[in-house]
Amino acid sequence: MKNKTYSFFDDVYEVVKLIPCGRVSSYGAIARYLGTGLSARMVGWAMNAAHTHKKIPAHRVVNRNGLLTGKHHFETPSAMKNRLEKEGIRVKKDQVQDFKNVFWDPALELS
DNA sequence: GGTCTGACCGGCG
DNA sequence: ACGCCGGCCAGAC
Repeated sequence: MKNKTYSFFDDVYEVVKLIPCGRVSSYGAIARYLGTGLSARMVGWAMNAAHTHKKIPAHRVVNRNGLLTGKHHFETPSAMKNRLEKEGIRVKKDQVQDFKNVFWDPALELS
């Protein structure tokens, strides 16, 4: 923690990678778990770099509305929905069905 | 070295 | 109920 080598980006990657199959999380939830709180925007920013640099299941990360806001940033707009449905998550028009049911809160599960 | 933007969230009018 | 605004951090021009 003292070392600055520790980047908050890495934290996001870790948490996102910890998201179980068939579950989705929200930017705000991750941000809060990391302690960033209001900096939920940065989580999405980290995701952008993450999916480009590392293999991060960014498709399991949606906004608090359960809307696939970042689907447009994927290789293909339908890639996100396709993957989610493949994992058993029902997605309707870029919106996760039963969002609260499949929602996975790190601060709640990992605490 | 300063400025702007960005896959968000929460509060207020 | 809907729309607008401010806030936080980090990277890119």
